[in-house]
Amino acid sequence: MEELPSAKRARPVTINDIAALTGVAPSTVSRALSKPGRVNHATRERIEAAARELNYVPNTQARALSSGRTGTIAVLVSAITNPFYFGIIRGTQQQLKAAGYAQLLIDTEDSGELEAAMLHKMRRSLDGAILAASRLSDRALAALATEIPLVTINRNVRGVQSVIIDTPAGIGQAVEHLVSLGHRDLIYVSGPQSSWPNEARWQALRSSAARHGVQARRAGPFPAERPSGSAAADAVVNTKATACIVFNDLLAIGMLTRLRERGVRVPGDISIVGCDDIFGADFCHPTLTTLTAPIEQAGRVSVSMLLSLLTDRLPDQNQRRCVVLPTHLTVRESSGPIA
Amino acid sequence: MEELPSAKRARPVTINDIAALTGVAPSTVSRALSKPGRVNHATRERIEAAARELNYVPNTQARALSSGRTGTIAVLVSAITNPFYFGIIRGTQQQLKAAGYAQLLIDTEDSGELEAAMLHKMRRSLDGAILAASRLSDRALAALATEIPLVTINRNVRGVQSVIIDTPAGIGQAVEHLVSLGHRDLIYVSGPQSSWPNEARWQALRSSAARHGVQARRAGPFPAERPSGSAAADAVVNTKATACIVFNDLLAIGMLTRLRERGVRVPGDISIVGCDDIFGADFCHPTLTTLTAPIEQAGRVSVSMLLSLLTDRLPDQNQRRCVVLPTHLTVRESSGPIA
DNA sequence: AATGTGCTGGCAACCGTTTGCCAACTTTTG
DNA sequence: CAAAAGTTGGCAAACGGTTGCCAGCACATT
Repeated sequence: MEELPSAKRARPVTINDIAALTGVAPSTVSRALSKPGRVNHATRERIEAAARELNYVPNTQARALSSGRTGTIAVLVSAITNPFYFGIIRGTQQQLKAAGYAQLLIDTEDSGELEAAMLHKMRRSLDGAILAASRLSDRALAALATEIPLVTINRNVRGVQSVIIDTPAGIGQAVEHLVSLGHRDLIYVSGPQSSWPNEARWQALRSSAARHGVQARRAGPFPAERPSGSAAADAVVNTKATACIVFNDLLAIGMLTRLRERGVRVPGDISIVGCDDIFGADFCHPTLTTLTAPIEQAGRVSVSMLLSLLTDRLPDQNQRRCVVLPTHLTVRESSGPIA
Repeated sequence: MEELPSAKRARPVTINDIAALTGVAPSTVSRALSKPGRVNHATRERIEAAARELNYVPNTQARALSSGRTGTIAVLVSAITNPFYFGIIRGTQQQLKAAGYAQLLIDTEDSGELEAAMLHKMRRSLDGAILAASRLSDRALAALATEIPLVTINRNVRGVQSVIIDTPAGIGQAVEHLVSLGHRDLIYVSGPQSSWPNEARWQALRSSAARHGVQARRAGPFPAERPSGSAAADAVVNTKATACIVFNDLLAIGMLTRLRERGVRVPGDISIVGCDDIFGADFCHPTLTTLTAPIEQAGRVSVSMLLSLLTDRLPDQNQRRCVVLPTHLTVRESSGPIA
């Protein structure tokens, strides 16, 4: 059995092996590999060569244990079922990988307790967390933000950095669109009450409707899931309204299915506008008029913010930052002139 | 400023603090918390009480460093864009959380090299990995499996545990369905060549078509993305075939869009059958006839297999295990009798 | 020539937990 | 009643890095 030098040791390569090979102290190896300027250029080259030769891979756990930095960011979503989060995850994934961080994906199952418990349990093994659609109270969030670097998405709390997708501003466009098509009676199909954007969207719709002198009513709340679309559709039909704006596309697509079953024509009998422009909004039947949100960008931006928070360490200056991303109305087939 | 005892120490609680409080050695605390039977019941109770009181959270890194177990499983997907993987991720997420493991999500961007590099780099910080749609060669996979516990999904390699979604078997049903509708000329719309299931599906289609005495041709390959559907649709139209089976639903949905643009009627002019039954297959227009795959279940099963591999440590007995999950044909609107 | 300064590298103490080994004590057994 | 076996708990050495502190050296300054 001839064994290559590299195969001889089943035990993984450590900085000590590199130190032994190059004749320097382990500490020097550590510095050469992680603090570029701290060692002589020549020795550093030698060490890097040796590391390459030995096929050295640093041990993340050990590094984390002594330095406190884990190189891991958690991304919490409230329900992986929802395609909206896929976009977020895609965005965070891209940025995190580019920055050399690992992404820990956590589903909080729409439960604030689970969210808090998870975060608390993992806070020592994370460098930071991104909360997409947190169900936590403002106080709980602010408290958590002192324990661990945090960025929230679609949730505005003092003292916590955040990325806000400005769907409420887009609602104005949607209302104008519907009003110009002749609609005078708008229904807001409400999502979960515990959702922060839900409330914001309703308020935006109400004030916008008032500005245009049209009626605004509210149906729901409904869970933000496709099956709930049936109940939502029935509720809306019952109001005799001619147009509705729906909390999100998932629910709106569910409604479309139900309305088709019932023989209600869209947009002939009723116009439907969704929010988010998720996967599927452009190929459902009819295709969905919706407020297109820069979902993936939101994920990317949240990571950038979090990382700069980690490196800059400017507790006060940065603490208030809040990035607002604009949305726009994408008109498709589900909205049309009043019959 | 009154401070509660727990708030007094900014430094996180360690087993030493618990040891000091209960008057035992740190090692005893460690054992009480992780090896239930190893300490006296009474002392264990005391220790657990103290741990609760101090709000102790074990340090994952330290535990991993000395024990070698990290409590983390990586899930590698080739493109998070693809809704198919959402199902997988959902399944793995559920099982992993239930078992107390953390899920590291990695997007390999369809690159075998990136996949191998990532896995190699992280192998020491992982307890195992689940490879959904690996782009690695059989040899590379087998080699990797000796470095780190592995379960593949939709990839059958000797020496590597796997979960196979048996779409090829379902293809038989799909062919029968189409043949019974009068189709005599079937096109297989091919996905990426590097994809293992792609080849398997084509072979299944071919042999099944032969059995029924109908023609089977092949178009492509095309990337498994929605935009590629345009090219695929055009290619299929050009063949004058009356029915096609498409590598996956994503591509099929892309084709639907294009065919509609071109005014080609589905299923009037051409019948389309997809594979997987992803999110959207039931509300696209027309709704998609497809081979429904137990995607989420595949994710769950793969985790179960991996975890049992970790605990049982039966290198030979288990090494060959391969779970096959059945699929079935779901007939919707996109397939119909020949004109 | 003496002092100051900047650059390198080594020493050794951590980081928080696990675990092999041993000692003391209790119980069972012959 | 002595020896064997089983419990229970402590000691101390890992695990693999990071980092504060110090020393040696070269060079520039006065």
